[in-house]
Amino acid sequence: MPRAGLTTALVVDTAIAVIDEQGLDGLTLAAVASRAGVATPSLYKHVGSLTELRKLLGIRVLEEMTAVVTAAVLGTSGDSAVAALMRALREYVLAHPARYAAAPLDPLHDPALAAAGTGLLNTFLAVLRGYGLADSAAIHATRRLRAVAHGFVSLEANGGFGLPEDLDETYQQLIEMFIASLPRG
Amino acid sequence: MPRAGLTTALVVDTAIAVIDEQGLDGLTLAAVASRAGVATPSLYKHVGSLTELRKLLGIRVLEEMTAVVTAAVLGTSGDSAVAALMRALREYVLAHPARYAAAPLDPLHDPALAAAGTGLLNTFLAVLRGYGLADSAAIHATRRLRAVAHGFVSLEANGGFGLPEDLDETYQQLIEMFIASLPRG
DNA sequence: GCAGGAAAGCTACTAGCATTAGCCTAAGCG
DNA sequence: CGCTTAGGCTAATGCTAGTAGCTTTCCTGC
Repeated sequence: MPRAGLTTALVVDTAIAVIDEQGLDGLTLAAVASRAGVATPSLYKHVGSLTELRKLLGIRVLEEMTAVVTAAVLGTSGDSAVAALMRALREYVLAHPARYAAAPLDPLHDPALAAAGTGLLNTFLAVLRGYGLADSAAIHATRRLRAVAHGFVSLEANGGFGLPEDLDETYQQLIEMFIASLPRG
Repeated sequence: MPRAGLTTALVVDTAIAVIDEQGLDGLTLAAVASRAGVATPSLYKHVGSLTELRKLLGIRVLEEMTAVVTAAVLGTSGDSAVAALMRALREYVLAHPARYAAAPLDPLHDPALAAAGTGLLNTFLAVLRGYGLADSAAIHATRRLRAVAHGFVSLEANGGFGLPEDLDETYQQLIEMFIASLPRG
């Protein structure tokens, strides 16, 4: 019996493939093991538990989101950076809804996730730099941005908008609404 | 052996008690049965499956939210109605986070949930009546309202705001931001 | 080139879950 | 007072996560 050559990173890769195909609820160790061509208990050589796998998946997704969003705002600033960030986030979620669902909402409360969460947070804060916000005001603005983007995007990804009106238009209005809430420079 | 006297509604009541205590993930038929003082298979006399119980729970929560939110906006209109609706929703979610998590995001896509979802939707629409929005604009405004409120409230309920800044202040800013996006009359 | 040990796989097992089948009896109704 | 129905039960299946302990591959040191 030749060795499968798994690593923790490969198990996470496999988990991503599983949720992309079957949704977050389809994430079972049995599904991951089967796709990796291995018996279920063998996964325990690489991840401690299903809970830990979910955490690693969350880290991976946060890092991927940070990379995507950071790339989208490079070379822009001010209102166009805000718009670019929001649009990039929405595109990511539409392309990979299950991955977004796997991202923890409270990464800062878990030491293992805090670094990845801080990375994404910093990108949000960086985009709002230049509006002359004091420390506390910048935090509130970041929260508003996150609430608006997360609210729309999670509803859209879950089929939450039942009526036929154009969703691009709604999101555009949200972007403008948020930008209007920022101080004019 | 005396009869327990269960009904479908009582099973849903019990399910609510279970998630209030153990969170949405703690909702198992075993937990519901144990709390109802009954063996697990007995529940099948009243609900068809765990999936159906989740649906009934979703309906119950949507109805409860509709009642709470409707009561909060009675006798108000315009900006103060919007603010009252948003504050009432937040209070409900903070008081019963697991119930809110049990509410489906896409009720309109399931015939069994559509009526309950429409009820809540109508309250949102009613609050925005009086701003002189055309049909389509009213839909977009309702979506903005829902996205803002759901975004903040789901993040807050899940511990998503890690920093010590005052959350009441952030929410107040969101209310003002949304109101500012409505046409002045 | 070859031991030897760590790491990676395996099978076998336990316990908890949803669900089904089929039995038994309590409660209402003639 | 008996019959029927419906609400409870036990027993059993199959899937899940997780544990124990065995085997084998592969890398490292010599």
